[in-house]
Amino acid sequence: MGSSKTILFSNSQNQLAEFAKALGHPARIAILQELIKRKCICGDLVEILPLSQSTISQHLKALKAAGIIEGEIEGTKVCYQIKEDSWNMAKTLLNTFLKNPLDCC
Amino acid sequence: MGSSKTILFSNSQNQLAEFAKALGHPARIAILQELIKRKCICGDLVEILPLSQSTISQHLKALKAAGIIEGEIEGTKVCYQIKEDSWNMAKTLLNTFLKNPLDCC
DNA sequence: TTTATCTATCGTAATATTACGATACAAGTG
DNA sequence: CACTTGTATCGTAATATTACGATAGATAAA
Repeated sequence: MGSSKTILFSNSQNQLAEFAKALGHPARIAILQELIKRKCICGDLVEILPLSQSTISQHLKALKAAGIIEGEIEGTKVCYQIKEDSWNMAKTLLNTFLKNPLDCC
Repeated sequence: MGSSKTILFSNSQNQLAEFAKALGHPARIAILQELIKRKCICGDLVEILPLSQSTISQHLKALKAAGIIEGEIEGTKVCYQIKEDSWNMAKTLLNTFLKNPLDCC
């Protein structure tokens, strides 16, 4: 156990939960806020956030896995930015749920 | 480790993350949807959801801890319902973040 | 080429989450 | 009183998450 039984729920319920889970850590909220302001390399976020480089890299990986951000390689750096289409889709899904919880899933 | 360093982030960021985390499981999404339709005792949810009674009780505990629902004892049963004020506050906070991620935290 | 920079990943550890069955407790029912 | 019902909690187990330091690998700079 320890893993969610996602097979037993609807796609919308799973998508919604997955997106909410991605937002479910203050560091990832902070990262998103910074990425909304400007594109960042991992090092920028390391300077801002009180967490180690490896930990921030993990959080970036989680946001990337959820489809919310994307990274573009620029030399030795990786430039992260919001992935607008998926981010908008996620926002719409969550907004719909908050406004009309029964019509969305 | 394994626990979030909440001390290092703002109250809003932590609140937002905590609320999102509560929504971060499809079973809890499903429970919320049912509770929005009608008040439920734990047993009602056990019939609807493909999870055991103890597991559902745990999810209810998580939603209660996040302040989203409340339970009222009625004899041997506990009648759960949305805690409207906190739920509205949580929705507002999340909505604000989704619309204006920088103005809210 | 050597060196510096940047990031992902590995290894590790602590803690949290998810899930289930079993059980205990409380409150009605007979 | 004994019995049923409903739920929370305990015990347990598997897996996930969070966090860090160390390191490897890739690229840019000297």
